[in-house]
Amino acid sequence: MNTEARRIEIFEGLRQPDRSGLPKYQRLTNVLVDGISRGLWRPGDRLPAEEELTELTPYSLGTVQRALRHLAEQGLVVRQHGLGSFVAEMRRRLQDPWHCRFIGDDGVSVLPIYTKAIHRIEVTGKGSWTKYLGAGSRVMRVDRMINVNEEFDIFSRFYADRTLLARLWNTPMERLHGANFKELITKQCQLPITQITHLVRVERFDSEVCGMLEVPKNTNGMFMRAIANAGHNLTVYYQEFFIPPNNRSLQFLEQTPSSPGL
Amino acid sequence: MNTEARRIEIFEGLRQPDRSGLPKYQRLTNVLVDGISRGLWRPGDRLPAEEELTELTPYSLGTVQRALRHLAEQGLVVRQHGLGSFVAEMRRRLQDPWHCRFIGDDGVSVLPIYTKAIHRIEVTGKGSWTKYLGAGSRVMRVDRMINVNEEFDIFSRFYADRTLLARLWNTPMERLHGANFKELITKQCQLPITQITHLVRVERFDSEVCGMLEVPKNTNGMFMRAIANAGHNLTVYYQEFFIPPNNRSLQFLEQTPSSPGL
DNA sequence: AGCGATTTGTACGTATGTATG
DNA sequence: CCATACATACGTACAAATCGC
Repeated sequence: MNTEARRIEIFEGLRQPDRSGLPKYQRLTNVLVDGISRGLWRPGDRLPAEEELTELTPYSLGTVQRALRHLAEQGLVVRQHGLGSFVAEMRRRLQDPWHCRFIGDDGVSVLPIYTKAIHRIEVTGKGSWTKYLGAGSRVMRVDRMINVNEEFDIFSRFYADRTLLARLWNTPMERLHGANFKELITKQCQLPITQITHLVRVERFDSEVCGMLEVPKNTNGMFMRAIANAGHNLTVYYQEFFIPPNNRSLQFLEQTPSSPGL
Repeated sequence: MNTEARRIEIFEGLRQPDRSGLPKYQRLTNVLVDGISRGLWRPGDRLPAEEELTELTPYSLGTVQRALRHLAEQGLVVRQHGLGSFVAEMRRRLQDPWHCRFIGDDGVSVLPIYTKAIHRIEVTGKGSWTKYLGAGSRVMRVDRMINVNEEFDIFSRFYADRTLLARLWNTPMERLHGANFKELITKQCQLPITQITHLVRVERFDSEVCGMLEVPKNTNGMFMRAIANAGHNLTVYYQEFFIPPNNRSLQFLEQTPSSPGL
């Protein structure tokens, strides 16, 4: 079946009576996110016009507009007056490595990192990832070692939905060596990552982690978690970093969102 | 003039022809923010009902609702079905302190912080601040203790140009107690802070810091620096935080700016 | 430069649903 | 049950931006 037909088909569900109890603009929002994440519309593609959507769906213009506006506020869609609504490009204005931005002596440059994938498994049941990825989903975990500027190593656990990042699950392990996960994700996942949250604390590493990092047992180090979101609700991946003591500083950059009005 | 009369009066401007070119829902949003910031409605107060606002203003229900919804999304207003729209409590809309965002057990809420200014001096010569504030400027330093959720204390050194933040230099020390520096700076300094950089590392605290924090000598803790910029070049302030070991996580948020320019 | 077609942006007025007290 | 007040939704109208002819 061609893409155009599948695009039209995706709205059919909205004609069924509502089982979820969600408002209509939410249901439409979800359908559009679903279509984008399934690659029906790729970054840069134009979504159906508002008027068109009022025909494809049983919804009114106001409802359609609210859904689109909502997606635009979340950064998943870019709307252009007189032109149309487009799936946001994934070109990242987030800084270059998303995580592990260690700063060099000059206080400006970002130290290079080299990654090595160790192994990849499916995890089940509950765990630290459940909170972010949900309990019902099929979650994979990729363990990696990340070397920073040939100075020290970081141990990292990467969690994501196996189906959402199917290509990452299927890519041969050999090709994950040295691969930039950021690139893999942006290229192979349709969803633009619009928000990343980092959580940082000082923690005593357990023996497994200490073993991986080759540091003495009970070493205190930095424990960092990263949650990458597309829109406000969907978590694309969740990642843990175990950073041993070192004399480099991690950088976090926050820009005050230009508030329209107010 | 009593408050009620002033509350009604504040909407009068909306009847004048629009000079700003802003959409109506924005103008109403601005008027409400203005009223709140001037104390016409204090935290916890109920705003006029939607229907009431359609009478107080020349706007329709949809427009009024959009303004209120917008304010609710920003966290300035809390809307309760069947009850009314209320000005958010201070702690709630003191949205995310810029620094020291420690996350509560629920993984979402930001723990409250209480600050106490200890002393304020002018610093000369070179120091850790020079790199960011320049060598030639007259720099003040304000030392503070920051209590997080009554659980632990952070020691902080705040550096800024004495002339740029003249009011902060002149404000009596008593009034700095408990003051939110963010508010002081945004209100009293005309410069909008557009970017904040955080640098984080694990460090062994020196004896002075350990003394302030009342932790054993040579304690390893988190050392955080924050650089607040207006525009790209100008540093408004530079701040150091000494965070003792604790079991809370610090949050850093990075958002891809919603691209209007494309 | 102008004009029409397309498309988003704002706004109105109305109707109905639903939570609260 | 009722009044109040927010929440959703509809259909319509017009304004404003963009593009192609």
